[in-house]
Amino acid sequence: MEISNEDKEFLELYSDSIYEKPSVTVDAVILRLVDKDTNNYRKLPEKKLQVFLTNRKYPPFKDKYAVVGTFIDLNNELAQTMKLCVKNKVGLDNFYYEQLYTFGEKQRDPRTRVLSVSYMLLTNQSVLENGEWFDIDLKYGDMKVENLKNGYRTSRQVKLILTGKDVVLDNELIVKTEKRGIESASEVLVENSALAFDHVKIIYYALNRLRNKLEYTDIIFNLLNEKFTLTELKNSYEVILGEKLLDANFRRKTANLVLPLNEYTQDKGHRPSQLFMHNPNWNKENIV
Amino acid sequence: MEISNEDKEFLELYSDSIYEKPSVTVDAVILRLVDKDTNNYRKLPEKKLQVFLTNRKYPPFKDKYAVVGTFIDLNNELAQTMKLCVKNKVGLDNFYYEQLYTFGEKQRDPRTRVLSVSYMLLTNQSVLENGEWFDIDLKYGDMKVENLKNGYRTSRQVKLILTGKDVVLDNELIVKTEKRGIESASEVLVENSALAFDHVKIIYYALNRLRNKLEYTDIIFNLLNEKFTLTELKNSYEVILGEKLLDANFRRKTANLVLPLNEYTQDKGHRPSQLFMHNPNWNKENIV
DNA sequence: ATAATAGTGTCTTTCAGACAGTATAGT
DNA sequence: ACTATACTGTCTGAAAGACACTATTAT
Repeated sequence: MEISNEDKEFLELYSDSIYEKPSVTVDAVILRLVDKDTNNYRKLPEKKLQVFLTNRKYPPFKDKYAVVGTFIDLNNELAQTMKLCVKNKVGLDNFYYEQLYTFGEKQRDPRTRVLSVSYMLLTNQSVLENGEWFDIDLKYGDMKVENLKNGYRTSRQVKLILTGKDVVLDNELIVKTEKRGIESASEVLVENSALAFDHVKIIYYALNRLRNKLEYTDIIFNLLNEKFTLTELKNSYEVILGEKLLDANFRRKTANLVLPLNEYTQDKGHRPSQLFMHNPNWNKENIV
Repeated sequence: MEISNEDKEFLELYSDSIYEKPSVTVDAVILRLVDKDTNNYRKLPEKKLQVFLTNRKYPPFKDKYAVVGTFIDLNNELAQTMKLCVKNKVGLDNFYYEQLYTFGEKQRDPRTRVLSVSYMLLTNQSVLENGEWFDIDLKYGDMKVENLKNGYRTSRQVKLILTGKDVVLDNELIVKTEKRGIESASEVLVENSALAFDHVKIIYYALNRLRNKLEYTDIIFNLLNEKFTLTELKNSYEVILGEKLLDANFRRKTANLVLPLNEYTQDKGHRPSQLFMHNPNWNKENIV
């Protein structure tokens, strides 16, 4: 006898569940910005974006690097579980976070069906345990455009190169878009991964989210120290956006985003620079 | 003896899982735009935004209206399960969708721990089964702003009134934001719900997502017929954004988004209007 | 003095906002 | 002729882009 959908929903009441349940993890893409080393006493250090990865001690993907995560605890909220995991595993306590996406492909974990509710975390702290910071280098290949009768199809290779103390992890994604009339679809395929699971994809999603949010939020200040120079702020934008900005225009645009302090940098081998802090009242009047 | 985190991960290999698993549903907020009735033969119909809800036949929340959804099938992809559910339950087959958010609050389902991976669906089809279209009226209360030493706190009531054939469902949400230095948090609280579970909140998320995406994508065409007038397009934007737009400016801004056809409306009691279709090549050169 | 960053001024272009004014079918 | 919508033209001001120019420190 077949069980109808309705009966199934009814039965759900009495048994805990007649449906099979998936395992669920929360995964945290922890990002920071840090100064590159510089040898010239005059030159300011450039910034680089980094992601925190841990080396897996057990299968599956033993010895591969992965984003920090844990199976969820049914007695705790999702975000709470993620926070505890990050605190316990890597010693990070206060940070900005937002939910990113829920990954659930059938084959993403070889053991069993595992969903991953992923989060993007931003910090300006450096010393984290049980893992390592990897420099992020995101390189876009050429976009191939194929014209269709009523739309187009694009495809582009994206390389995500993660450089650690003594490893370089090369990853390749293919990003496809298809547009036919109003129908549109886009997918991100993992072509080549040096990381565990589909974690390349999760990191890629986080980087996209961060870049998009830079444009219309003040999210960047979660990656900076409390006090910073405008050049530092500009470099931070540039590194994440992957493009150079014009100084005068940048200062105009960010004027309302920051508050000037009566402090200046010293001993830099060039003109001192005024320090600024985030303006917590930015956009207060514009909240929807 | 306590089991360390590492041992737990190791054990995970051998048992299916030593962790308890949550139930997981996929839920679909189906939205459409439809013409309001009009009596004046000259006047064009206004548009209204609607959401498709089903009446629950069994507990929990028996007789309450809910968004379409189902428990997931471990042998199927999440989106695939959602698509099948929507096809089987409401007879809708081709539609735009995107993942919205994963809701997982401990108490959101009285039976047991249930996560909801929610989706936003857009359609221009009308005849759906096993449920009813509800007119959406989203009313924002006044924003209360409380100034803090290094930031601010805002709070505002939002009313989501859903009007069906013979029911009106009143729902109230409180949207809170807090900003202290770089720390920021925002939460949406369900104050008063006439719907099942936390579905008010899910619908609210979908409406926000739709409104935000209107500004920088061509998502709106998923809600329109293939051919439309510019006034129709403008009305559609206005209904979703909740504000009036200026005609001349609107035509300028949307010029690249549409393609003119050699067809015109007839029998409208006023000057005929040129018909347009979506320009599938809009933004083709700007894809990142 | 020099190198390197810090910071200002301004011309141009682009685009959003506002609004007046013209055009046209159906009754 | 009248009504309601369709569509165009243009003035204004805000903001983005480009770039030249001045200022200031440690060595």
